[in-house]
Order: sequence, then C-alpha cells, then structure tokens
Amino acid sequence: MRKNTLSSLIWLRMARFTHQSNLLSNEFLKQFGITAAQFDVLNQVSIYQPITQSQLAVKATVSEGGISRMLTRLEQEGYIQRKQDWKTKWISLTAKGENKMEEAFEHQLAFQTSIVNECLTKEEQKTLYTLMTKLQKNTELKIKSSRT
Amino acid sequence: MRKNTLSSLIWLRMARFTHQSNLLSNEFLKQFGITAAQFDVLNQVSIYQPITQSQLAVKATVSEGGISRMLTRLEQEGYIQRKQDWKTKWISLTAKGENKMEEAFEHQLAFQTSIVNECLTKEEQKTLYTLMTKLQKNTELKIKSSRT
DNA sequence: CCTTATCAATTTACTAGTCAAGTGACAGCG
DNA sequence: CGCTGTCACTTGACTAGTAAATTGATAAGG
Repeated sequence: MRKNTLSSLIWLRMARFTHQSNLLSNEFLKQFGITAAQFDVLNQVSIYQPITQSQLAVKATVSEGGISRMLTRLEQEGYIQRKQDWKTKWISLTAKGENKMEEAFEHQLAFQTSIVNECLTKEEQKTLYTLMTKLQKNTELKIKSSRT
Repeated sequence: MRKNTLSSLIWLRMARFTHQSNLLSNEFLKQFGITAAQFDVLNQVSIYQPITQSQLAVKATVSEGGISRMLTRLEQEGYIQRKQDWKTKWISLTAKGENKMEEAFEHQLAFQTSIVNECLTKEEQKTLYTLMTKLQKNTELKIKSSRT
C-alpha cells in the first residue's frame, strides 16, 4: 500500500469538503431558483458593479470563456445586464438581480455559517481562516506566474 | 455593503484554493496524460480494487452517473477494466493502469506536498488537517442524511 | 410460468468549467 | 485610406459533474 503525506491528506479532505458543501449549497439555494456558482457570480457583481467581464473572471477565479457562458445564462434569467461600451461590456445587476440577492444573501450566509459553527469554535475558525489564507494566496501567485 | 461572517470567508477561501489547486494539478499531470479527476479515481481503484461502481462512487464522492461516465473514459484509455458478475461490475486496474499510477503517484504526491510545505509548518499542517477533518466529517453526515 | 419488485449501471438533459481558435471594433502607422 | 495589431468577448470541442428516467438481469410470489 502506498504511503500518503499529511499534505496530500489535507488536499483530499479539502476537495471532498468543497465538493460536498457545494452539493449542500445547491440543494439549499434551490428554493431561490439559483445555483451556488450563480450565487457566487451574482455576489461578486453586486460588490463590484459596474465591472467588466475580464475583471469579473478574476474575482470569480474562472476563465474568460467560463464567465462569458455564465453571464449568458444569468442574462437570460434577467439577473444581470451587459452594457456595451467600446469593446468592453460593463456588467451590473438588474432590479430582478438586486432583489434576488437581497432575498438570498442572508440565508445563504446563515446556512454556511451554521455548518461551520456546528463543528468549530470561534478560535478554531480564526485559525482555519489564517491557514487557508496563507495557502490560497500562495496558489494564487502560482496561478498568475503560470499564465505568463 | 453587505457584511460577511468569518465562516463565509472560510468557505470562499476554500473554494478558491480547491479550484486553483485543481488547475495546477491538471497542468502538472498533463505530463502523464491524465487529469486530476482521473488521478483521483485511479488512486481509489488502486487502493480498493476490486470494487463495484457504486462503492467507488462513494469513495470518490461522485454520483453514480458521474462514475459511470468517468469509467467509460478510463476504460477507453485502457487504464481500468470492468468485470460483469451478476448485476454488479467489478472495477480493477489493468497493467497499463498500474504502470500509470506507479509512474504518476509519487510525483503528484510530491507536487501536492511541496505546495503545502511552502507556506505551512508541520505544526500548522497538523492543525489544519484536524480542523478540516472535523468539517468534512460533518458535511459527510449531512450529505448522507439528505439522501434519505 | 408470468408478473412484479429490486437494484446496479446507464443514459438523457442539463450546469459549469477548461483551452484555444475565432470575431469584431477600434487605434495607429505607412 | 487601407493594413495590421490589439483587445474584449465569444465559440467550439472537450472533461466533469448533477438529478432523474431508463435499461436489463435476477429473485420472489401468485
């Protein structure tokens, strides 16, 4: 039997947790008629609007092609609008999109919070956040340098 | 501006890290001609073989439909074989699959390990693993109970 | 025997993502 | 005035996943 390192076990736990919590989020958000990925993008738009597609792709850590497809879906649903200006398209929420976020944001936040609160103390959460930030900032750098 | 909780920030960091490290893994594994998802499944098969598809779906935290497609791809590539026995199909690695894992396993492990080692001390890694395990075990339970 | 239930696996229709090639509009140079 | 480059975005071909309906083989009852 092959031997694993502590690091690889951490990777596995993280991948499993992320995948599973995504399933739970999707199930939870079904009542609002949106998916976890859509919530994520709508949330980024609501924070940074108006924002260009390429900037939004960076914020959502998704490729330009990916954000293009996602926005097509969200536009069809009437949650966002794209305003062409020169070669750039500026993205913002429609009234319907604002309402949807108004409706869903707090519930989704409470949902995520309750899952974490159930098994970690405040102190543990702080520690986890610090460690995750270190890790994620590091991979972010690697991603950027690999795209040069 | 909407206020986030510590928990939701943890979720976001985790989602971003997982996504980005998946991109890096895919890039790294390109030299072996497999993807990170394929590596994951091949690894589970190598540990538990012979294993049925539904058991494998649980190990890889993927739906039955998902594992069916994935195995079709891996079978086409010649990495695994399915032996029909009654209504069950038993999955195991072919010689080619064994060789591929022999070739890729240690490198992938070293790759994952180096990324974590770069930014966290051994002590921090232990802490992170403990916290992640608590979290993941909890969502695992929730997933199971939601499927009843 | 024939029907029905069961259960693993598959298929269908979908979202979500990747990379890489293609489009379209403008900018600037000769 | 036209060619060429650039830049934002889109599209095509793909992997990877989901939920839900379907298939196919076997066991069990009437």
